[in-house]
Amino acid sequence: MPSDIEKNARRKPQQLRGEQRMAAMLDAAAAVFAQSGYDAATMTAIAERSGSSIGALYQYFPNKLALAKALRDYYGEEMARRWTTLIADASQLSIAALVDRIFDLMIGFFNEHPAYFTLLNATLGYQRDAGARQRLRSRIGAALREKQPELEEGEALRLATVSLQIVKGLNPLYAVAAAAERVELVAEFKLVLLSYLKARLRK
Amino acid sequence: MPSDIEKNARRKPQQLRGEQRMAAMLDAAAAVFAQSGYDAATMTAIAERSGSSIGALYQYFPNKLALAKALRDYYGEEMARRWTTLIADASQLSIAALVDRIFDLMIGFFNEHPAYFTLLNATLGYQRDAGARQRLRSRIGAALREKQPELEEGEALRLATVSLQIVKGLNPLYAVAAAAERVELVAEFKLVLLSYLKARLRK
DNA sequence: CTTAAATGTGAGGGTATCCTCAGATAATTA
DNA sequence: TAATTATCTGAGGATACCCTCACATTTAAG
Repeated sequence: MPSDIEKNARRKPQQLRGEQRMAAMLDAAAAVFAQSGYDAATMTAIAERSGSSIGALYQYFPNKLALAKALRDYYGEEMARRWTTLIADASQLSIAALVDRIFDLMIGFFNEHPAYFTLLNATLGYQRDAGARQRLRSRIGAALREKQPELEEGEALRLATVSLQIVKGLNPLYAVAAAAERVELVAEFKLVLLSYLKARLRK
Repeated sequence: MPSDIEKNARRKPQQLRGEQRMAAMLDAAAAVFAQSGYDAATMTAIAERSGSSIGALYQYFPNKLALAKALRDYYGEEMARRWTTLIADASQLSIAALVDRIFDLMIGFFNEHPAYFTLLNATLGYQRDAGARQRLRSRIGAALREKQPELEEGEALRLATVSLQIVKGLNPLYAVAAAAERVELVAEFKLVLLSYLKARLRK
């Protein structure tokens, strides 16, 4: 079954000009999605913001859904890359240091790319991108078991799932907070995850 | 400045028939919002599901936004009522018992009324209903200070804010989980909040 | 029973957005 | 330079949805 992205595939840029325009379009889409949310965002607004016409926009993306998914996947790959380096360091980090890194990574990324958070929570098509998140969960679960081998696989997975959701679920508080409160708030977030993990991993 | 609800006010039911229809409309709206989300929900679908015509729907609700707000406020009042009885008991409950009650209340309510969760997270108009949530935070903060008087007001408020967000932020995991996993999952949720509160209240 | 008030109906006007397409412009190739 | 390929433009067709309104039906009041 061809997805909304595959069917009706569009031009892939062959020249530098095309690549730059496509990048500008993704940038503009990020701004508009972050500001208006997925549903309220309009293709016209994205085209205007990117400095091109609607026609040009539709040459690279067959529809709004495909554009959103492309943007989400683009960010998702960068996210995965950062997690890779974090997980590589996991074995030689204390739990507290690990929690530090996790929140700095996630909150920082969401703050830098608010559209990613928006698209993660939007219902794009009939299913969210279960694949990427599933992979991330597995990797975190494996890292946890490396730290504590007596952890069962199912338990490790559940721990990873809940931990990720804590980070994601707390983020809106950060997004809304005044700049002055953010440092304290992140410390509070870290305490949440840290005390949970300590309670859960302490044998 | 008149809100979208106040301006263009509609008929209030004068007969039993009208009240029943209005209730049926709110029920239908809850089902459709829960299934499709606020944006994708259509007034036609709500009217059909409620067994009435579009015209009838618009006699009671001037527009989609007003309908959503009415539904959200309706649930919000029931929610506040339940919190009132919980907070009344708070002083004579252990932290663990309190956390138990909180999750049973919230997760149960969200599960029973998924549309409430949907509408809480939707952007209705230009601002979310800051009022109700602000009041709830204050009440929880006050209850916490009753339990631990040396807590500063600002700290208590932040604790309440973060705790509420934990509950709300974890809920999607419950909503998606298979029935067999839910009991274990809720236990996990309770551990998250409990270990955080213990770490935070321990002096 | 008559009259008035309350409630109900659904076709269709108004509007906004998605997306296409025929033709124009720019870059590359021969 | 000429031909070909890549990219761009924006008016407008198609569609979906919000919401109104003139009129019909049901209930209550006198």
